[in-house]
This record gives sequence, C-alpha cells and structure tokens, in this order.
Amino acid sequence: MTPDLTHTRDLVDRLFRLSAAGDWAESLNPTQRMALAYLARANRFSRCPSHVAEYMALTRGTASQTLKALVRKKLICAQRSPVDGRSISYKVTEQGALMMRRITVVEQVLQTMDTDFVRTFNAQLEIVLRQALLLYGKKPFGPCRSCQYHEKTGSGAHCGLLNEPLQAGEDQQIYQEFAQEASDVKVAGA
Amino acid sequence: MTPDLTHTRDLVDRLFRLSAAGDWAESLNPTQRMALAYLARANRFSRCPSHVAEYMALTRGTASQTLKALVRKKLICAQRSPVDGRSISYKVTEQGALMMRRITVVEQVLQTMDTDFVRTFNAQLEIVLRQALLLYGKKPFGPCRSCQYHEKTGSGAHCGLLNEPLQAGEDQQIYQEFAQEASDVKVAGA
DNA sequence: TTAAAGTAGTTTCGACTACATACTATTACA
DNA sequence: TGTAATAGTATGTAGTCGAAACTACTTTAA
Repeated sequence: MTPDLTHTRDLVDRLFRLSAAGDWAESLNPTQRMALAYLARANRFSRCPSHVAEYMALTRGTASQTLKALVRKKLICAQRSPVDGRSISYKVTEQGALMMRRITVVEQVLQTMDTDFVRTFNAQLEIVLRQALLLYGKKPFGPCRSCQYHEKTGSGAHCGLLNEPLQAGEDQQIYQEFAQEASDVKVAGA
Repeated sequence: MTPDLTHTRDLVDRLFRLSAAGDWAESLNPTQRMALAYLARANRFSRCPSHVAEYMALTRGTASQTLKALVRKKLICAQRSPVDGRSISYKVTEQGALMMRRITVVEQVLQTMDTDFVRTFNAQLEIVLRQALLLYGKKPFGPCRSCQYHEKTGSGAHCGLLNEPLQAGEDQQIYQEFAQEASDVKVAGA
C-alpha cells in the first residue's frame, strides 16, 4: 500500500503550528523568532534581508518588514556594508541573543526522546528539505565548514568563493553561498 | 554526540515555510488551505470551529475568522446543529472539494521519493507529533476506525462514545473525540 | 564612459492571521 | 432555578504576506 502523502503533509503542518503556537512569547511571534534565530546562526556573509528572505521562503519585502520589527524591539541592529552601498547586514544584539536562550516546543519534545531517534528524524527531515529545495530551485544551506569552498589554512580557514579569511568559529555558522560537495549528497530512500 | 535539537526545529520550520510559500494559491492562503483540508477529511462530528481551532492550534476566535473567510469564498458552508443551538458545523462545497485536488509541495516532493522512506518518515513525524500533543495536553487525532469507541456491527459500525451509528466510509475520516487504544501507542525511539 | 540592465533594499497596499479580551447565546448541573 | 460551563463571535492591536512600484547603488557592455 502506498503511504498517504496528504497525511504526511498534514503532520508537518500540525507539528509546525503546534510549535508556533507554543513559542509565541512576549512580543515575539513565530516569524520574528525564526528570523532572529537565523541571524543568530548565520555567518557574517549571510545576514542580509535577501538572505533571510531566501532562508524563510519569503519575498524580500516581507523579510524587510519583519527585520524592521526586530530592530524596533532592539533585538537586532543594522550595519551598512562598507563595500557595497546597497547592502545591509543585521547583527543580533545582546538582548536578542538572550531571547534565543529559551527552549522551544520542538526542542522540549525532542529532549524527551531517544538520541538515536532524534538523529534519524533529523536526517530524514534533511533529506526531504533538500529535495524540496532542489525541486523549487532554491539554494541549499549548511555550515560553512562543509562547503566545497571551505579551505583549511595553517592558522585557520579561508573561503575560496569570496576569497576571504574566516575568523575562528565562523566555519560552524550557516552560510548562504553554501555549495555542497557532490560526494556529501545523501540519496533519498536509502 | 547529542544531536542539535535547534537544528531539527529549524528543519521543521523551513519545510513548513517552503511548503506554505509554494502552496499559496489564487485567493487561498496556507491557513485557509489547511482549514479547508481539515474539513474535507474530518467526520461529521468534528467540523465545528472549535475542532478546527484545536486541530490547527489556534484560538477559537482566529479559527472563526478563517472559517468566515472560507465561507465568503464559497468553499465551505455553515450548518446549524438541530441538537445544540450553539453549535455550527461546516461542510466543504463542491468548489471547495475541487480546490483540494491540487497537489501540494510536500506531496510533490514525497512523490519523487522511495515508498519505504515515506512510510518511515510518516511514522517518525507521527511519533513526534503525538509526543508534542501529549506534552501540551492536546487531544490526539486519528481515523474513527482506530478509535477505542469504534464498534463493528453487523451492517456497519457504531460510535460507542456518542452512541451514534456510523455511515459507510465515515470510519475512515478524522475524528475529534478520538481515543487511541493503549496497545496501539507507538513507543518513541524504537 | 555612459547608458542600460541588474541587484539590494524599502515602501505601500490590501487581505488576512493571530492573540487577548470581552461578549452573546445556549446548555449542563447542582 | 440560578450559576457555571461551553460554543461561537466581535473587536482591537500588531504584524504577516505577496504584489507591485520605487530608490539607490553596481555591473556590464556597447
């Protein structure tokens, strides 16, 4: 019997909505929370409005609005790029970082579960998301370190795409220009 | 190494948002789509505003608004209960049913994947969702048929909780008063 | 070298989600 | 028979969301 795909879709929807409803917090709605969480995890090349939009599957206009709301609440602050006059990068403030310490619903649920189970669940979600991104012509994301342009140097690391040296710890952050090595790509259904 | 729970949460969020963005359709936003999909799958005892609210993890007020929007668009219609003067049940119109035929993003993605993979993914999502519902004191849902109050009779089936006979096919629909048998509950991490 | 095309971000508009809160009908129960 | 519980709704505030139009830079190519 083929599985009911509508049911699977339903499960994803409900899990998200349950978590969204539970994570509404004092003046921080699910959208704002996700944008803030992204900024807190993205490296310094990936914190522009268009990156947030791409990551959250929003239009640039919508992302711009949400970012403005976060600035109003002093959870992030804007920094103009010295290189490109059009570009703006957002940085999470201390207040914003503090906000991210709260444990969310999904995390709380997963804490009660077996480590192996979580690992498998994670891997499966990644496969499905990767496939979805592929189907929709969107860029994959990942930690800088596992990008094919990541180069180890004597003292630290270097980005071969932007030709920029990387600071310590930066290679663990999410990177927009991420390009996965072919050998790393997992095959669905394995 | 313990898995990164924040990352898992992120994956759920992104998968949902990607699917939500892709499924925006002519005058039908993701919330309305989900409410309509629920009504299309719920049995006749489970199509009230409060049921929709419970299922979608919304307040009754918000559910009421969304339902009103669907009525405006003639995708559902209201039916007052003859038994309880407070209660209203919504029914999907033909136009609404037609709208539900469209294949959604997640379904499209899963179609490209291995059947066994989808089955496993499904089971895992169910385990996580069940745990989340439990943690938040929410009711589990399921097809009428697998409810502990479901009783087979000679000609068809009967609901032992509401003491109502069930019509043909009705036992495949989603049921709000669902009570799962203890032996059916899957254990996480298996 | 400058005009056209492209890119980054913003603004505005209209429709709507979402919560909280307060409110109106019922219906249940003590 | 009155209070409590339940079902649904209205209202107000905040903010999401896409579409489209717009500003201000940057790249490209003639």
